[in-house]
Amino acid sequence: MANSVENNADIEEGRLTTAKGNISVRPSATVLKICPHNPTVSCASCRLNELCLPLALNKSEIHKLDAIVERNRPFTKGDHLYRQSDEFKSVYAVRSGSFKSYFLSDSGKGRVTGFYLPGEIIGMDGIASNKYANSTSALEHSSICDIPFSQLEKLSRELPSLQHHFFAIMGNEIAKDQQVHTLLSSYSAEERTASFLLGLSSRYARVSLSPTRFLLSMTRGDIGEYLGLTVETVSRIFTSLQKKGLISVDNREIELLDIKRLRDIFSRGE
Amino acid sequence: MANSVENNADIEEGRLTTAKGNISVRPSATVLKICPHNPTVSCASCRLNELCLPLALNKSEIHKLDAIVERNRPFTKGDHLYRQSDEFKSVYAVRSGSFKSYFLSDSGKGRVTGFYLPGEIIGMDGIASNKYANSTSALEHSSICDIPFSQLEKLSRELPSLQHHFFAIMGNEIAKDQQVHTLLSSYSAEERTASFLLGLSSRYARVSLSPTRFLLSMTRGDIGEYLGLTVETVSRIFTSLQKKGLISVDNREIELLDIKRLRDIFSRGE
DNA sequence: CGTAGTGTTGAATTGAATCAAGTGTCGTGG
DNA sequence: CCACGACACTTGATTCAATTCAACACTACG
Repeated sequence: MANSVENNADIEEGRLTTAKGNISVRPSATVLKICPHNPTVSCASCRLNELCLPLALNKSEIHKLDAIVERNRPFTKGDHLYRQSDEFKSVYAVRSGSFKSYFLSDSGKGRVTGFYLPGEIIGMDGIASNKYANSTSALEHSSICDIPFSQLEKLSRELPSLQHHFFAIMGNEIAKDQQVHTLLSSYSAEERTASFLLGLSSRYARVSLSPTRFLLSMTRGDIGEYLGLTVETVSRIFTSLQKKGLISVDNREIELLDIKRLRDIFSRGE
Repeated sequence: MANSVENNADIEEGRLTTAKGNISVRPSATVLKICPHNPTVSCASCRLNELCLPLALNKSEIHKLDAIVERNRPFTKGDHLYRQSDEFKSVYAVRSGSFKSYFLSDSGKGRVTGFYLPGEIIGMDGIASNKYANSTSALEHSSICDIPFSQLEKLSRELPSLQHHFFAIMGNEIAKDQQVHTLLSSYSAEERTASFLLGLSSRYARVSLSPTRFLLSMTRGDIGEYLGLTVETVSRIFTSLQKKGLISVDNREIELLDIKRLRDIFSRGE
């Protein structure tokens, strides 16, 4: 594994030098004028369409997919997309903003199982048992596309490339989870943190945001729960990486100053 | 989570009940005489058929599935089913024995990502990238069914219940991986080990083997790699659980003497 | 029968957790 | 618009669970 654990796309050159938090302000090409929270955007005109489900579909196929997708009103920080044990009915594609999934035990202790950025699919853990296995909530002002699963299944039979692509999305989730398994089972706090940042970086790059400068929408606590570390440790690692000149942190704003050396840190665990 | 992390019995319950309408009740005794390594057993007569892919298929559908499944000669301990980066072409169903999947880093350090028992499906991590993300090898004398993926995809379009079931199998893998994520990120060595044993127990129960007395086909080292612990720690926990009277271990032979208290140990981490 | 791999046990070490005591930041309502 | 309270974050001192290092026993297989 030469790359970060979450790096499922090679880092592309980010067009935006600054992604100062407000993702919705994105001047440039015509399509981009459309506010990403806007619930009327169709799959065909969505700027994420080649990262998301429509990937590999032709125009008429996209139209069919469009017909089954429901676009809800935006979510604000803390709003739940669904809760643990809710009946499974849809998978969701993040259109803007970000979400976290977490598992809550009876005793009330929560553990974050994943973060989701634009173009990524949420809710596949519910397919098997017909209940969502965890809860997921918005980390900031966000919007999603609701894809009723039974309809997706039906359409998949009609459109081989949709079926294949959805299998691929699920397979990717499995492969990614296995890498996280490896990360948690044998990497140090610093290695995990470096990997986490590199993973975010390439996921931002994937949606044409800066891979080196971004806003963390999750708390240190969330990161800790995800990486199996405490808040204090995450905080300490951040300051230590900053002292070494690898990153620069100002509260939620983070800049990766030396990706190469961050990769080296991660590689030490291999 | 009232149960062990690997206890997918709960998860599958929903599916089983819904599916029960579709399948005829298993005749039982007669079928079991057939040697499980026997490569000529068809899906229809396989004693695992209601746990494995054919679940939820009717007779004529099973016949179609049968036609695409290839049954290879048995594997012996250490034989590889596939290796990391091999071209993805099939998923595999374990017919007998057991396998481990592991990720090998450039430096040669391996990390076990999963164990597979009869009736379970291997190789789904390769779907997305068309390459297997890890290697998997037999832990003992074992046999598998080779299910060429492109054929499975094609057949899935014809047989809605097969498509649904395969989505469910992948969804189950995702849900299970997330539980392992939780396990590794916040449970102690003892809690992880208890959960591991309980998970094996319910998986053995699923294939009608004793849930309280079984042989570990993997080494302490494998278990450690899987749980993010060292060999020494696993060994110590085993002896300590034995001293407390919760289990009885004799080398690879293990007996769970007090499942209830094992669950309690696991629950402490919740 | 010997050797490599597997498993156990003990003692010393250490990385991250815990405990504790702050400061900083944000959103709300007065 | 400011003040307040709740939450988020940082930093330091101490503790502890699990690793590491080390030595030895078991077993299984050619």
